[in-house]
Amino acid sequence: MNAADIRKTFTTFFAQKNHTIVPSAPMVVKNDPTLMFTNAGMNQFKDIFLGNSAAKHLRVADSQKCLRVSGKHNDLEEVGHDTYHHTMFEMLGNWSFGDYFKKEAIEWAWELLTDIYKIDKSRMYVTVFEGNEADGIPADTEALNFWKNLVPEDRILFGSKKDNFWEMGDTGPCGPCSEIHVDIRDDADRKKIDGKTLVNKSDPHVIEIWNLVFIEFNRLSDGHLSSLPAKHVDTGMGFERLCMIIQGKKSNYDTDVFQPIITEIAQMAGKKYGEETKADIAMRVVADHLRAVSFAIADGQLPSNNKAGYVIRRILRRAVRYGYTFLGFKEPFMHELVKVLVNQMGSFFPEIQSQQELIRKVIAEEEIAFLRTLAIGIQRFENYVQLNSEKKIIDGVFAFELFDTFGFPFDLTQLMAKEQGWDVDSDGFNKKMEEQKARSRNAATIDTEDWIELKPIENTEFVGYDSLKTEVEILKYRKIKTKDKEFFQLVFDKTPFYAESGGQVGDRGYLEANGEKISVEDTKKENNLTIHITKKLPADISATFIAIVDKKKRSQTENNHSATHLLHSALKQVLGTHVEQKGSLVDDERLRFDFAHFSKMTADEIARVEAIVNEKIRENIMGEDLRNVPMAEAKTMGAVALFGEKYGDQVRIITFDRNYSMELCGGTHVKATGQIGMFKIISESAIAAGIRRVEAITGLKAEEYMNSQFELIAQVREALKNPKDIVKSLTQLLDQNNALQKQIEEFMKEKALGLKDELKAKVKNINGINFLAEKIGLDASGAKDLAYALKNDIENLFLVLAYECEGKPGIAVMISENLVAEKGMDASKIVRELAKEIQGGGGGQLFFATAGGKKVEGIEKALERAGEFLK
RNA sequence: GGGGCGUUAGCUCAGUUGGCUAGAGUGCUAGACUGGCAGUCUAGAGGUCACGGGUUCGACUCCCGUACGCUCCA
Repeated sequence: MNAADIRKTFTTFFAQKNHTIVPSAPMVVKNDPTLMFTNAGMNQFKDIFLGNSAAKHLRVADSQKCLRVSGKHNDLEEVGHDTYHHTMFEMLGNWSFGDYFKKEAIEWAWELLTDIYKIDKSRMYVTVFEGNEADGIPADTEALNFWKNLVPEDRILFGSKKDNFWEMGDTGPCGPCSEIHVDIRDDADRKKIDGKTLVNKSDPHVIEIWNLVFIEFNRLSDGHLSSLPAKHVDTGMGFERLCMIIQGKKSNYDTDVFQPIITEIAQMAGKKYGEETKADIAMRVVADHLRAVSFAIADGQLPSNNKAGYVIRRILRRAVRYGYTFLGFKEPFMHELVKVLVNQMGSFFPEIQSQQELIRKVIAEEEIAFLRTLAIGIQRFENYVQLNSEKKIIDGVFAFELFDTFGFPFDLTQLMAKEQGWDVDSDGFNKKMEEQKARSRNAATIDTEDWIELKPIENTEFVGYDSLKTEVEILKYRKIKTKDKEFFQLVFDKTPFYAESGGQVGDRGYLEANGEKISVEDTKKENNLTIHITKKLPADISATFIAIVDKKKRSQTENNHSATHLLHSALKQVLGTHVEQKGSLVDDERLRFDFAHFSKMTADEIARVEAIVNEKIRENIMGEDLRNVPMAEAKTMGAVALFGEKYGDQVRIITFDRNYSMELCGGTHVKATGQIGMFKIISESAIAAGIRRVEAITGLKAEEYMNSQFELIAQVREALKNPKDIVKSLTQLLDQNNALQKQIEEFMKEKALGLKDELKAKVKNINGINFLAEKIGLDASGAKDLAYALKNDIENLFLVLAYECEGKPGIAVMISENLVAEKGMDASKIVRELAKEIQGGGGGQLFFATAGGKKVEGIEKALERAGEFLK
């Protein structure tokens, strides 16, 4: 059975058991502060488990694309070294939301694996939770009994809290789980060691295939467990592992999911997979990471220097590094593999098909940048080795500096050291690493208290599309403490406040009750919950409040949001249909729109886009706001949907002229386009390979901008005495200025020469030393220039220049180098001595030194004393 | 969110306890020489040392802040 059939069989099986098959959610998570990427199949159903929203279907199944790069489940640095860990993988899963429980979950899992996929029962083991005294939970005898009906008892094992009790996080829904393991070792090995003893022992060939989680508890922040009213089933089965077992392979990477990519890598590297351990690891790393990075980019997450973007960058760089070190790729290579991935997976995942070119370009750009970083690191390493040639050991602190500052991986430092016959102080390195981790942990502590529930939660209704003011009650609240501030999060029964989403910022405003006003600083979304952020709690928390949105800010934001839609269509019209939204930010000041396009927009293109948008504004098109449209219908209407955006079954369509702009959107918009008033693009720039950014302003801001530009021109015109042609007038002025500048330079040169000649005439020869001490009318830098000029002209010079600048006295001393050498004269000592007369201090070099002071009257005395230093 | 590092000529980069009138290579301009592959030589132009404060007689250099970039940790 090939991979595609295996996936299809899974969904068909659960569809027959009355499950609704849903599409995979995007891999990049939005609106959840605790999670950057989808790391398990259950993520998209988190709200249902938390009780924040009701389940639309009681039984659901899907194949979810997931990314795991850290945490207890996986560590990026290990991927590729074994044959079954991945960064990106597909998770097959089935769910019950308060519907069936342990019995059905267990029976169906067994049926699918043994009857349909025909996996050998004599190779399978199952585990159940053994119980935990500290938590006060007994062993899961319920699950045990269901298994006993299907599996011989000696194949049922008990597992500890670590393996058989699943928790979403420090707090929240959790419960015991039951895992199914498969032993795929050769018969000979199986005879030697009983498979049972290898379960959960990290043997690459005795592996967990399916985890059935029975969610029945809620963990509170004090560590206690409370029972959940509705019990859920949450299962996850690694797709790549399943393929390996069914296809009789010993490694995930030997299945048809990975082989085409690995074959291509091997060919490019001129190697064969399976001949050399290190090269094999590198090929697995590259194949795995290519998938992760490509899908992340397709879901809208570009590599960048922080947060989720940085995770993607790190994955990509790890692949480049393995390719560089073990496969001999010294030039960018990964981007050339994109086409193979697309050939293979493009039909299941249209997002990578349609964005193939963008993915390729972004990867290529990142590869180039990283190879440069590597080169810098290698240079630093070589410098170090040269400078410390007697040490034969790389200091841990230096290894850490390479790693921390230049992104130079520790194992690469070790490898390079070994090539030179050197060691690396890994204890020192680890120590620095621990210090850094401790520092970060300290800084990142956020103290989140438990929710205090006043009333049971159903869905918060958003009424803000139609009104900006409404009566609300607080359903629950909690306090959040970070290092330097604390605030409250409030949830209402209904709200007019728009929560930050889809690029549009959250509303601000206030709550009012009993004459007390509480300012709402921001509104955010956590999963499906709308959270209002305030600095304090109202005196009477259970009062009925009037919630009022800041109308001015909201309306300016709406101008910008609607203008963004008009812009999107105009860009497609002017540049082509490849223009695809890659990011958007809309607030009350401006709009920012990132989109896929491969070259800089010309001035003409920008002008045309502006013209189209402004025309649509003048047409004063009434906005159409269609809510609760079934997704399928929206698609046939031709509404624009975005990759990487999670849509429900029911969507909202915002339309400005059905033939012009129709987009799926949850944001708030103007009633008619005329309200936007005016649209002006103020910048166009590149933000990554293949991605351009346009920033624009509308309405009042655009008017202010235009006015200030006109004002500027008016000022320039006036300053030029109102000429007919400003540009011509300016050009003339600049030419003239240039000519004058040159004349001044000439003049200054002459003047300085004059002053120099004047001073030269005053030089006295005393004991073979040409001595001069004078007061001059220059500033510090003038005196310096003059001193150097005189030194060039006069041999055996001992020069003291004094000056007064901004009411303060200064002294400069210059001595010809030969006098310094022959007579041991020291300008800096002399200047310090002379500076006493002006109550100041100074210093410099042996031949030239300066000093400054406070007492202007002392200048005469200082010049008199200069002669004392003649020897 | 917390660290580390960086920003100097068009480009790649030097610049030592604060004082060398800011340098090198490459590129550019001009001239001379030259059949041999990056031709040689000479002269020249090109710098708000990222930005804003501060300390100092004096800051590319030290301190504080900002921006941008790189990088690690969470």
